[in-house]
Amino acid sequence: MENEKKVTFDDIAKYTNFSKTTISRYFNNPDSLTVKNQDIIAQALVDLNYHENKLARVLANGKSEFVGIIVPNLYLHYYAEMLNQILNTYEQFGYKFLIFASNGNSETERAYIQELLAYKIEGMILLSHTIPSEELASYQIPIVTIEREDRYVNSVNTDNYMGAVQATSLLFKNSCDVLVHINSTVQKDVPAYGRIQGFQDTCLENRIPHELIIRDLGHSHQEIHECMLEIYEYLKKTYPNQKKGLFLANDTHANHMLHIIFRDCGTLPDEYRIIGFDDSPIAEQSIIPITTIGQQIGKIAYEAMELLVTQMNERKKRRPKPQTELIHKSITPILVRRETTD
Amino acid sequence: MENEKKVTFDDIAKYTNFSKTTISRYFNNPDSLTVKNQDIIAQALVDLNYHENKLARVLANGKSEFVGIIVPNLYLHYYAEMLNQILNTYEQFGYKFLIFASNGNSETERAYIQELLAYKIEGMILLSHTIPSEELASYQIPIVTIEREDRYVNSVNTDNYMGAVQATSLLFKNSCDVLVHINSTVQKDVPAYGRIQGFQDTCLENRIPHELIIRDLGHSHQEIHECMLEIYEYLKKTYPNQKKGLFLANDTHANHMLHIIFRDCGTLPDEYRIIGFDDSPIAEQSIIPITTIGQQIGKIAYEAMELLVTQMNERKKRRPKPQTELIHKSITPILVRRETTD
DNA sequence: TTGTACGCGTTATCAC
DNA sequence: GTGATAACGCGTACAA
Repeated sequence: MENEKKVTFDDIAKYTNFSKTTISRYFNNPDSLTVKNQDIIAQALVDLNYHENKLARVLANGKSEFVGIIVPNLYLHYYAEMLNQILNTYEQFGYKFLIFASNGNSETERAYIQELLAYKIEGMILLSHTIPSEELASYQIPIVTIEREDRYVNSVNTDNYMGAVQATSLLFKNSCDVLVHINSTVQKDVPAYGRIQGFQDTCLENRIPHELIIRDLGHSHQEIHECMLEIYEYLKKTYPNQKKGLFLANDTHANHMLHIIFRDCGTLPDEYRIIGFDDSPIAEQSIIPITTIGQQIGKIAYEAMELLVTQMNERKKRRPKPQTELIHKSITPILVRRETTD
Repeated sequence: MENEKKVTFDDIAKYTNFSKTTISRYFNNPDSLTVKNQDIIAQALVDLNYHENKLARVLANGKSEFVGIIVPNLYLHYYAEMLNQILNTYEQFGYKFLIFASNGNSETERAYIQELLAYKIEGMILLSHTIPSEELASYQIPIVTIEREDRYVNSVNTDNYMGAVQATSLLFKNSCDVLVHINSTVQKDVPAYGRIQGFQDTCLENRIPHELIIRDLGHSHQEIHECMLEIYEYLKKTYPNQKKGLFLANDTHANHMLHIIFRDCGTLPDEYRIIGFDDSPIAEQSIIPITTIGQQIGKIAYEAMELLVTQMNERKKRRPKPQTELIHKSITPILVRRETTD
């Protein structure tokens, strides 16, 4: 029953006998008004039931306070939780998030970026890995990537190498006779390659007998299970009566391997030690809670936003200095000891 | 090195000797131009490297094509996957999504809604349950809620009652001697209450011996585990030598219970049949794949958007007719048979 | 088929 | 401390 017309600064100005300018100042620089006049305007706001229009403000001052995000999907817990933590930075930085899920298609991803640009986002965070960083850099807008190839853009990544070192060292200390790292093919320029490198280096340095099993493990539950079964049979045959330390590429794989061993032996025998990566829920919820390398997702999200905000602020200055050097932040993961290691 | 100034319709107009209006038409109603002139403008666009500004368009025509979303969190797979599916409707409907995670705090949630309104969202989808639907309805903007109390707003929910009927019937057909439903306290006005009601009604109708165990099961992994352990001991003592059909409130709980039984017996004995709810990843990834009631998340998301789009379109008409009756859509879940039932 | 003139709601500039 | 006026980039009667 209230009049549906939206009330604007003009209406408030007329109602209070101030000018539009003063009303605008009330919002953006209240201290430049007398306290008395602030009260008058505050009262008018409620009398007229004013609601602000931030889009009009964007058109006028160019600051949208939008950040665009592209995730591959939200099915995997890692992406979901990362997005969650990014959203939580709203309290700190005040940026709003426009979000797309690319589902791994680079063409639609390009379309999404265009759409984001059309809505005047001030910066962008990418978790997807379909578009080369060189192309991303060409968009001339602040960008931070997370855990993907990042040669030409700023980024925040988990220190995968250190994570692998921690995992490998723990298995070594558990006095395993042979260490095995199981992973799928991963390009050398993506951060996750550090898991392989860290494992190898640590084994070599300490002269630990080890084996690297790299193969396409598939994606469906069924496929992964069959691959793991094969690998299990192989290990059993190849290293009989030896204590095997298994470092899996992620918790999902670790969970599969644990199940296979558990169903074969009725328990996890001392002959096997297992460690995963990610600290996803499955690690804690498995039949035996799995030791894992926990990525500090909250910290990664925060650092990414901070890095982005710095760039966005620089851009708002009268004479922004172009960034001269790329920044790659590295966040050390944390060893989460549970019951699949000693 | 290109000129940094953004090029506008004015620039294109001068470049092509058309008027701004014609340029605008090129985008919004291209068929009203001759094909030849379309080509001229198309060429000018690339010559000048034009980039559209959709915010300016919003200010002019009032249609933001923004939909606001508030989720409680993205830690739980259910919310993450629902958001995922909602994002995917972009291909169908073209609406962009502004997203907040409320973390269950109603005060910040209200602030988020204000922020969304300030950015001229055309509608809103709520998965959170902190604000009563009556208050939501007062915002005078198209709203659809998903799986929460919905007395005063449009909504899409899983048919929890039918889900429970399916679960209960299956356990009955598995010739269990006694059926048990384990759940935490749930208000009668939230959709999930149907799980309890459906269980009871089915048992009563078929004169099946049954028991309803309602108690606060806690939230941490540890808490849930301890509660389940207690319940297991109780069931073992109370129904010895009887085949027990266990219908758990969700897959996480089902997984806990399965583990407890499995570790006690070394397997899942015929004496126990288990069924969960949600078809979350844990159900498939458990030591024995768990039979569950699968919510059709993709369908729910689609129906929610469709319902919202209908309302938003109605609003854009010259004389919108106010909605007279609330719409509550109900999506039937699907029984996913796995190995914890016969 | 195309053009003119004004409006959308706010901020910035420069006066007073 | 406050006000007039011109942007910001695009859409839309209405006119031609």
